[in-house]
Amino acid sequence: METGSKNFIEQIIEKDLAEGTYDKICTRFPPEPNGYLHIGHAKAVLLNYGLAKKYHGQFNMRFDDTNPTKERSEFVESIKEDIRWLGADWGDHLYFASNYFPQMYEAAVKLIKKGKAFVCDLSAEEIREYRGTLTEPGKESPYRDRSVEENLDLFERMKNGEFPDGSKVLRAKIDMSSPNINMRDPVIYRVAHMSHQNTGDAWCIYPMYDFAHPIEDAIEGVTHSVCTLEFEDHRPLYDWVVRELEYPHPPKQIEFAKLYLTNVVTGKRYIKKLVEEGTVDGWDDPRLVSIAALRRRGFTPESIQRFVELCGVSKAQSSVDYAMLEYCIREDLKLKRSRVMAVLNPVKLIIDNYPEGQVEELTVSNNLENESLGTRTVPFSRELYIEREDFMEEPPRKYFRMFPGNEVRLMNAYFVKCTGCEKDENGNVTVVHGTYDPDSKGGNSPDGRKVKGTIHWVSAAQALKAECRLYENLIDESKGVYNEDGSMNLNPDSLTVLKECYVEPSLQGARAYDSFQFVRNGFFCVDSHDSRPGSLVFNRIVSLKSSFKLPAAGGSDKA
RNA sequence: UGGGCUAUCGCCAAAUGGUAAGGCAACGGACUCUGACUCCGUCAUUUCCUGGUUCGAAUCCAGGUAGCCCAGCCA
Repeated sequence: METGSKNFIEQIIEKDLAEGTYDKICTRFPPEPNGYLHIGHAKAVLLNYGLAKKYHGQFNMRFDDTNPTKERSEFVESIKEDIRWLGADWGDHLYFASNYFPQMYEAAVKLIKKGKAFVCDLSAEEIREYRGTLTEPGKESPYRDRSVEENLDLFERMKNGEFPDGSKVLRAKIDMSSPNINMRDPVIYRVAHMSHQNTGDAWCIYPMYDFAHPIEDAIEGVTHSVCTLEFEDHRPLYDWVVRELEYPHPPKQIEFAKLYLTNVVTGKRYIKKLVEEGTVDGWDDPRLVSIAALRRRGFTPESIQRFVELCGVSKAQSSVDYAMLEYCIREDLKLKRSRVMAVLNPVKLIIDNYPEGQVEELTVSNNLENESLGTRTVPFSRELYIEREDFMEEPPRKYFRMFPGNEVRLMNAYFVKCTGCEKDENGNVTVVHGTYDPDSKGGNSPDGRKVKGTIHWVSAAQALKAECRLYENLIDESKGVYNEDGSMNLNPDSLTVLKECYVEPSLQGARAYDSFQFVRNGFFCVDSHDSRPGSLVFNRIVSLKSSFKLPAAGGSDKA
């Protein structure tokens, strides 16, 4: 099921390998530990890891922790966990950009000595003013022509903590009139008297991304530095740093389009907002698409790997249909997990001719399409719960579930003929009645007669009471995810529907992340957060497709 | 109206001058111990537009149009 064709990055790599530009490739995933990973990161991780694996190269895990104001060690741990779970294996290659601070400092000194960097005393506001605009060139800093000696002295004193935050920066000396704003003497080192999650108080100056990143790649021997499209404009600067520092085997930066998904909130910033405002319960709220949320929801690593593979890689900004993700998890689970019966919206069914007090243990297949999953037993008795929608007193055309006079199959059990129902004073059905055919045990009648409908059920006395969370979409699909002002179109009806339901007793003791296919109700995963004794809470992973639609009320019953 | 990038079916995405893959979705039909699954079938005479080069253009050229990114001492 491979796509067969090669994406543009693979083509670049194959060319580099063929021409001997590199003997062996090395890729990396370089997150900043400032939040949790989401589905978009999964694409970057899996892409980089996949490339290294495919071309027998090396994959590095590297934390790009050059800005202590935003980073926390808590995130380092969660990111490692998520990446491991996704299946990307970095082996011994776990790195921290902050461990290269000494080399980066030396690199900066080298630039100063070459006359390619200078210490600038302009304030942040002044630097912005001097930078010019998108359409007008900038002008040079008055500190641009300081001598090498003075720059060396000042930079060392910056390192030694002699200057307060914001008072001085080190800038690359490139071109203030460049049409590419990144080349207008970019800041490469700033002063920040702050404790770093990895290096503690060892440093009070920290390198900027544009300076640090190419150095990190070069030090580690990364060959193909794959990143997202917004860094395209930074590539000339990346190349400048690598060239001026005279690295022997310069890495190359390659950009690809980020993964966007329809109708969900991607983007760390927005997820963070939802979490902080309490719109969702936390970073792993199953309505989000963070890796932790998907895991808690019941998505498997395999399904996400497959999804990323199906999405492909290109430079065209795009938004993948959420249905594709659903397809991937359905596809992954349908043969791997048991198909069990659970009634989400119960109504009682009494089989009047079944002996009172009798309980039969029926042996049923866990998954008819996968014998290796074995069998289990399910109790059957006189009083059952069936799905409320599986009974209609006055059925529309082509409805072949329960209605008075109709015979259906109780899945894996018996044929049952519906004889009627009881209703309360409001006309709501309270009990459905039927009679069974004792000869049809197992679900087939020896006389060969067929039934059109099969429905699922659980035995009322033995069934386990459970809770099912059916997640509503957080986003109002009709309006798109974001507005121009940066606000989100939250679905006003968005809520987690928590349903009391009944499931087979075989699910007793199911553990967190166990997942099941509930016949006709979709795929569910045992929630990892609810540990009340005896409680069983399921999160819906994804629904099944259902093509039977009740005819619209008001009747299109002509013909 | 500076620079960079992108444009192929409703959504992703191949095609590298030789006559538009594939997947998702959708829609038919068959099958079915659920109407799911599975299976079979349909779904771009045309690649943002307009010209040009060529025996031949999604691919090359010229000119438009639209979308995304950039003016952090963030990454």
